[in-house]
Amino acid sequence: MTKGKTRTQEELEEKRLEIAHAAAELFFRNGFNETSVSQIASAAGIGKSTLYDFFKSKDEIILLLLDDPLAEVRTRAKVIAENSATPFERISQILHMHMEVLMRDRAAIFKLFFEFQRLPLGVQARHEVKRQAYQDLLVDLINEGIADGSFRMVDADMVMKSLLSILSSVLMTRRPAGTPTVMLDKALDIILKGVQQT
Amino acid sequence: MTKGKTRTQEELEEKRLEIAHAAAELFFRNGFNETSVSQIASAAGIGKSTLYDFFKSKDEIILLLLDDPLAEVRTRAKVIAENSATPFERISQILHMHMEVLMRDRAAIFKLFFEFQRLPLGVQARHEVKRQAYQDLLVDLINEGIADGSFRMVDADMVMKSLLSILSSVLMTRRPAGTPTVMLDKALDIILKGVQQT
Amino acid sequence: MTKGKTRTQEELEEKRLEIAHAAAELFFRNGFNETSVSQIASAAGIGKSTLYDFFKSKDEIILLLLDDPLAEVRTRAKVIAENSATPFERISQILHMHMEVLMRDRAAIFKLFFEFQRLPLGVQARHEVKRQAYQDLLVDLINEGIADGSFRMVDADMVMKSLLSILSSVLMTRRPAGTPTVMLDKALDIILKGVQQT
Amino acid sequence: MTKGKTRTQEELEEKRLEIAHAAAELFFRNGFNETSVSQIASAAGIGKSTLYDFFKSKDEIILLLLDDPLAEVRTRAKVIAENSATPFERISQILHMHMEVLMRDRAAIFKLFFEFQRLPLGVQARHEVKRQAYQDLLVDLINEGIADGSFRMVDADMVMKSLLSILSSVLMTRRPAGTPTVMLDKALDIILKGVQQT
DNA sequence: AATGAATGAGTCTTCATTCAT
DNA sequence: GATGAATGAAGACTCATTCAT
Repeated sequence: MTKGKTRTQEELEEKRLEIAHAAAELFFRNGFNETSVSQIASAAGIGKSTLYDFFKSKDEIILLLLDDPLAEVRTRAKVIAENSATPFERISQILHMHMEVLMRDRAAIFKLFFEFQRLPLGVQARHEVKRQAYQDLLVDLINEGIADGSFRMVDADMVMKSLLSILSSVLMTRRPAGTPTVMLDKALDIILKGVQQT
Repeated sequence: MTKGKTRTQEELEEKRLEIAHAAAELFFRNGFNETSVSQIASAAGIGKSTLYDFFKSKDEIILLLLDDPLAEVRTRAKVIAENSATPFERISQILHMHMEVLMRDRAAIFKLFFEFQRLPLGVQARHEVKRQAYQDLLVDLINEGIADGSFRMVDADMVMKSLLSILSSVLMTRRPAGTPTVMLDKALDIILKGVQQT
Repeated sequence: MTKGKTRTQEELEEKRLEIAHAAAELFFRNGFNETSVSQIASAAGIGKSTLYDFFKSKDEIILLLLDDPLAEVRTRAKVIAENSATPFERISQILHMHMEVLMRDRAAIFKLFFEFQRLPLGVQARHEVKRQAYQDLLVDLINEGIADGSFRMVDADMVMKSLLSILSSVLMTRRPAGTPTVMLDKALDIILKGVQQT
Repeated sequence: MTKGKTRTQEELEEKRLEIAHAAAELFFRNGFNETSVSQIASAAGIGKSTLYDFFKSKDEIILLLLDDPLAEVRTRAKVIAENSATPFERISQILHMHMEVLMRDRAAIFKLFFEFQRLPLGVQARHEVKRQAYQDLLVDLINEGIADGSFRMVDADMVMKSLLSILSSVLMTRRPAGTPTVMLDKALDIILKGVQQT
């Protein structure tokens, strides 16, 4: 960064992401608590205190990493939710999109999902709020399906939980059986039609 | 502990579990890094350094917490797998038993599951083998259901993944909708019968 | 301190004072902000973190140093306030006692009074509360003198401020004119009878 | 500052004062260590590094704040000391003027007075000389009052100390009882007429 | 056998100061 | 002349682990 020249909003955001990505790599390899701010700064090629010009605290870095893809998922999910396909088709589209976003930086993001559990509770809570907005959107879609008769009278919240937990499971498995897309389709088929022979 | 009397192997193991369970409760509530050895010792009603007579390090406590319940789950699952109920009933029994075991430590094991990522890779591998043995048992059961015609031709591995990921999800949710048992039943119903109206 | 043996309340208090005195010396020479916790620990001959077994924070150390003599002054002032001398005589006795207490560790305490202004505001506030209780006692005495007709209708609060600020001034002057006791007596004479020829 | 135009000595001094006054306000409210150079710069409406064109270091700001008002007080006190009012009236005028000067920087100078202790001893000594010159002027006035019979035979030095310490006390109190002017008048009344009923 | 006092290494964070533009 | 981006040095504080009793 050129000294003495005020940073534009854009440059700032760009640098934030640059630092965050360097951090993600370290978080992925060593864990959040095990990664020191010094290490992040070195990895990002800046001084330790410069980092604090971009992030108020270490926590803010992981929040950016978690919030950023979620924001995209939510935005795109809203668009899909309003198209004219059947509820299940829309749900399917959303989950595939969701997976695609996460796949883009798969390793890092998902290791971070794991790490998430180990973050200070306050940080978890801040992220949780945003996550719930997205989850509610899915629940609404499922309820819509129940209302229009295409779904049974199931617990929409539980279905949402099942879908998202399966999505994680597909991406994180250590014994993958096919591409993530194929696996997700199988999982959606299971959720949709059930296991039982009718 | 009675002074001057050498601890038998059994007493030692018992005390190890007692300490580990006290620790699990704290890990669950506050996280691993956020729980200090002092807190564990005092929750277990022993002195801080006495703890080091039972565990070489704080990390060792996690290992016990991970291996121990899994061994029990596997043993009991094997018994259930061989009874005469329908495959799905047996699967349901196994998952309820699984949940019951995990609940004993207030779902701490699931949070620990995440801590697991930090352990030396060799240790992770050793644990993974045991886990897969249990998973295979479930897969076999599902295939049995397909073979006897009670299940559709689904991907058994995917079903197993779905079941276990939903189990985790039920135990870890921060917005529980009912008791874990009720939630698990709803989830099993969804997996079993699917969501779609038939 | 002998390891493994629980500290008695007495030992704890003794050690607290020992550490605080070591700290006072450093605060006196270098100032509060300029003295690091490491330095205090070294000076007290203990490890940095041991210090935190005795004081929750660096601030607590200076609070002990400030509160401790004040507590004595207050206690003894209460006793004096209830004797049968005239209000002014009692005030005079209190100020002399106050000075005597401060003189005992003069250099340290008074440098600390200076330092007090530079402490974090929260710390100042916590001490201020206790100081006010003592000040109120003096104000009451002065009002008693007004009530019984021995004093003019002066502003009791202002008189108290004058008395205490003069006390500080006497002890801190760089150009002393006689012993502190003599100076204090002169100051009390001025306050009592005024400067003006009647 | 107009670009491309060299600053005159005068403009430079003016700007120095402007910055110092902004700093004084912050020092008074938050303390010296608690006030960052950034805050001073932004309060003065300039860039952080521009500040370093006017002051070699943060400490230099204090020096200006200490020397500057004292010089003014001394100059103006000399003028007052030579007018024809009674000694006490002149003393009163001087103290009010003194207070007025200090108030201009919101009593910051008095908090700084304490910061003063941290400065290199040589610097302290240089400042002390100037301060004593002013104090001597007050002592002379008091002695004049004694000589002309309007004052009792009091210790002039002690009276001066009392007056100045009360002045500080009035400006620094955290429980002000009225405006500083009103408080100072009360204090002067006490010193002048004493507390005792005659 | 059991304890808790003691610790040093390491954490995040702040800030006066410099320097390229 | 004026700026603010960049930084290294330093600070308070925590905690898993050891060890004398």
